[in-house]
Amino acid sequence: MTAPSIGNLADLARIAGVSTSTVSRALADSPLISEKTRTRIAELAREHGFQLNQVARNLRLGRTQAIAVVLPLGDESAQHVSDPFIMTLLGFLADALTERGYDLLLTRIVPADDQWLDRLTISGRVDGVIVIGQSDQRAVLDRTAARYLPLVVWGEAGIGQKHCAIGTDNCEGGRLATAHLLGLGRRRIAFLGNPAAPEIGARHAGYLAALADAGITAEPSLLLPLQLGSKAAFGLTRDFLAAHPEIDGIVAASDVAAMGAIRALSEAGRAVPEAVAVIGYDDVPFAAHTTPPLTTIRQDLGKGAELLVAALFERMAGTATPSVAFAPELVLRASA
Amino acid sequence: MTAPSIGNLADLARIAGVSTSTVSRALADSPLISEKTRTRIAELAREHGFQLNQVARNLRLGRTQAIAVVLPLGDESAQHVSDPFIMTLLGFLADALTERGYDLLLTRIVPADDQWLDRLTISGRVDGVIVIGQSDQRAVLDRTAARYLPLVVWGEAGIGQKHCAIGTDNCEGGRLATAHLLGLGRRRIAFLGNPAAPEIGARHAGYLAALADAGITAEPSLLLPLQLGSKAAFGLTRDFLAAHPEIDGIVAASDVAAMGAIRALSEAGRAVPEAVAVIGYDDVPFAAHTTPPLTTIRQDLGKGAELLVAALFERMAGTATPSVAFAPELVLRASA
DNA sequence: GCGATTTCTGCAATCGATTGCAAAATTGAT
DNA sequence: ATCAATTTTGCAATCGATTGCAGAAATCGC
Repeated sequence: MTAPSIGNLADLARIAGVSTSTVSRALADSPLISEKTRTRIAELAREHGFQLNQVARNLRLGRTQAIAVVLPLGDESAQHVSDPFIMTLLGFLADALTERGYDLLLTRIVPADDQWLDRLTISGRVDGVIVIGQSDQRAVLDRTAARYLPLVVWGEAGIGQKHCAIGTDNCEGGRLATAHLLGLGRRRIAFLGNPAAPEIGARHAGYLAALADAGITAEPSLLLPLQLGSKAAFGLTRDFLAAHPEIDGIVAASDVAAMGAIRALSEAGRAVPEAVAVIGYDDVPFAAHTTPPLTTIRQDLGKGAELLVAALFERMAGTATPSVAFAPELVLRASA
Repeated sequence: MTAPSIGNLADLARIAGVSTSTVSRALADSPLISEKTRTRIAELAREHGFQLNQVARNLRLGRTQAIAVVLPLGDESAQHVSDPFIMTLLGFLADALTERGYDLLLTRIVPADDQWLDRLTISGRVDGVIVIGQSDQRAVLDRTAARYLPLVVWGEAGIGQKHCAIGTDNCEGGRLATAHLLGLGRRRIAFLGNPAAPEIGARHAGYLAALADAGITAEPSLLLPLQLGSKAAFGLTRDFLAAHPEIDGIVAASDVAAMGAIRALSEAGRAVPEAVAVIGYDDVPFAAHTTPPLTTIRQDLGKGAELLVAALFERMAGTATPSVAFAPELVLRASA
């Protein structure tokens, strides 16, 4: 039978026959402790499987060594969505934070009032906050950002916006997608997605800009304000496409929406990309595996996560960081 | 200009002109505090936007109010995988834990040694641990489970296993999938997935059992031990299918694998499901949107998350819980 | 062998909360 | 007004660590 397991620093100190200060310093490799006692204590710690209590340690050090990652479930999307795009970003964030020795506190929030972010920031549970997606909470984000520095947001950097938003240039992405279809000779190009969301709005603006550049007047009826992730999405898409047989190109605001469109077209017997070219957005992991593989606009989430975390740490160190929008990238596959 | 913001309980006590004990009790709605002071203090707290420091509170109360959710990235899958299946489960877990007032600490681990789980359990950062997927870490899980009660695992309940595993009955799932294809008249059925992983192994066992029941001798060459999430997966699948033109049915160990197979078949000009019926596994969110929509074996992750969390809380309360395997379900769509 | 340095160790305060116990204030009865 | 019973409040210890400062032990010179 092994020795009774050691619960705290004091226990270990008792066993070692020294004070807690000495143990603490020994474990922290303080030069104040002689080589001899240091190794002896390290040995004892290993032997008894002792580890410092991180909570107590962090309390004393006035930090938490944890970052909150918030998924605000705005509006109607109160159902349990699990957008592969968001989840991929989350994975990268987990890696980036772990690498720096921080824990990641995952928080899903249905913003019932406008206090949710304040509650989180002053609860003392985390050293910083990363919000994924602005949803319809820009006002809350702006207000909190004015008071709480270590806050960064994945999303669109709007004008007059007070919080630090990091994301891809969605307007450029929308332009890129649309220009690609135009280059393919398509002229009656639909847009699938709800421009009311900031990111989607920017993509739609890019879509309009590209059309204008090509001298084409945008046809308002070719906009389907699709709620991402909604159950009704596929039905709406099918009906929309049936009502608009003239469409020869589709700019979808997400890969999921593009996938639905491809399926609807396929069921209606219209070939992709021959009859209708479809371009997605995000380049989620499965985009390469659809039939046909999805041409799409790629957002480099590895880079995005790295930028988010880098900005957050700068802010935790006290310096405000600007918003950044980096360029998305056209990924050519087979759907357009 | 508003009053300087209140940092801690003592500050608030000073402002209120009472002791910290009184403030603490007032905020906790203790009956020891008169109605008058209670409301006065509550009012002050709101006014100054004061909130208790949760870290300090939990330290005193000897808990953390946080649960670790671990994604062990076993073997070669050290790349940044983001299996939609795992991510969906994660979302449900986040909801279930939040509902009970617990934080979710997300931890990705590449098991370099066999101490990773011990380090986590004795770090004092969490009150319990949920491990998603056994990967190749069964020994570690068993060892830790013997010492640390509040540990539950999403995965396959193997015989002689010491830890509490909760998951669907993978053998039954594999049987279901295979029996469905057999019912469709298919006879040369391939299995896509690596049986070395516990869950996949069980699905493969079910596949073999179904074939045996139908009086068919399983053909070892019809097994493609595909590494899930690997980059090479698609190429391997294509080559495999090209080498086996006799195949008329595919049981895939995941929806992602099924999707790859459908694409490979489609590129080879073989119709799904007419020439080759394909059935997936998991019923991830996009499974309904592939072309054709995926027939698959559904694992009810909402239920799974609920079971995991329920078992974990029982264990945190001190009672050991048994492993459970609940039934998966055949979802009929168009691919088989 | 003795005092002056240098090296090592320990006491006690601290982080921000909670809580048992005792003291103070209030209330009520006489 | 006095005293007992009751209600309210505060002191101080505690959770498990870290760290400034002071005191003990070891080392050194002569």
